[in-house]
Amino acid sequence: MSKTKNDTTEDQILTAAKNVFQRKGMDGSRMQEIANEAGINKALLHYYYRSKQMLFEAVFKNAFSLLAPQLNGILNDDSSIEDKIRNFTANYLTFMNKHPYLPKFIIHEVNRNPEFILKMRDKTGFPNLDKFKKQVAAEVESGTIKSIKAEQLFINIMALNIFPFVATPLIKAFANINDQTFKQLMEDRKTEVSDFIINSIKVKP
Amino acid sequence: MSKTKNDTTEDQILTAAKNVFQRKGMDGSRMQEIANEAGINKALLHYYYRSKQMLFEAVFKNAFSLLAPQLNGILNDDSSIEDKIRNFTANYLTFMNKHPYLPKFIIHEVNRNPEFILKMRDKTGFPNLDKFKKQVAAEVESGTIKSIKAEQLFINIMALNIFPFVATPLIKAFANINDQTFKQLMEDRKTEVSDFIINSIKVKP
DNA sequence: ATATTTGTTAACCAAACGGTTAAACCATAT
DNA sequence: ATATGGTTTAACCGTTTGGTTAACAAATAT
Repeated sequence: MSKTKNDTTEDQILTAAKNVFQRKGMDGSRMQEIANEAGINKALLHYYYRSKQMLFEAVFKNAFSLLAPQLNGILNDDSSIEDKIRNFTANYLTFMNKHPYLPKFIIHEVNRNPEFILKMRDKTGFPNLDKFKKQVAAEVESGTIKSIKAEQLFINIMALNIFPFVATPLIKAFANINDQTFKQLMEDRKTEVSDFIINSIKVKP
Repeated sequence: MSKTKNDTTEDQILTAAKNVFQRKGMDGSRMQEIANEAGINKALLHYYYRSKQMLFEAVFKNAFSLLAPQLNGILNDDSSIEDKIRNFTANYLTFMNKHPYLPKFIIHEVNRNPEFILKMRDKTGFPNLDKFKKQVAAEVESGTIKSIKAEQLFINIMALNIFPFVATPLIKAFANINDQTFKQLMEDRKTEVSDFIINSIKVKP
């Protein structure tokens, strides 16, 4: 049974580390637990990745490089603001189903160590608002959408899409709903959220 | 120099524990660091609160009991939906300036241990959507606001207000802005957010 | 075939951790 | 003055933790 690609020990470790780190965070994770999840000896973790910190950074960079394209989709493509919002909102749920712990993980770790994001900043593909700002200004100018700052619109889009997946247990408790009802609510948000945003900013004839 | 109220050792410990736990989370906090911040011996922590877990729960319950009234304000008072949204949005920033780590802290810890919120549930004052649901349904019926589920509106209000304070470092990095610009953006959101929501749901004549 | 490099493990280590203990301190009552 | 009971501390303890070591196994090169 030879090891195919993405089944090397190094990848097994990275996958196990991803699972543990994203569930429990850097501080709550134990090297032994990662080794167990990977089904290998703890010393092997240090053989491939020198320290807990370095293994963590590998996981974090991977996670971040998954999120960045999602945001760049809304910031740097050429469709209209309205289309961008509809697309992003519709796609985000699918993305969340694939990576349920990702936003919580990134947000918590970036709060824990804000300097950490500076390391990402230089990399190509780091989300940037420049193009989006021009586009919003242009559509405000042309009268397609109401006056709004691009930064505020961007924050609102992120908030409405991401927040429910970060605060899931709170929302479930307050709304007093079970897993299935929550899932249905999120499914509804695929259109609910984009309608909500567009309703607010679109100029009606 | 006698100890006035709220300056007892027990309170000093609770304050120190709040500072450390809310900054670093349960897993990232050390009893020694809390003792240092309180300026006392580590054994005293165990004298007043038996264990790290119990000290943490005291801090968490305190934090939660600060957040709950904020939410109940929007759920259980008698003003119109529009007034509630404007009030909540305007007040939330002031609340955040007083307790900058609170939402991050609660969200992260509730995610770490979702069963934890069940302990809070029974308590009086636990936020509940029942009244808000009726009110939204009534205003939809009467034609004041467009058709929307109370749960979705509640999620949207929470998301737009809370998210920026949970994802601050990310937003700053993406928008490429400094502390002062960010603070100004948040200040603007006092009216920006309520306008945004009301614009979306209000039926215009 | 055999030497050499690469991968893997059990056993180990020092530091850090949450928690305990026993003695000292200090205000107050007797 | 001194006994009392709550408060505070330094020193200590057992366990857990990230990390290392030295030996072993399995490929790979010669």
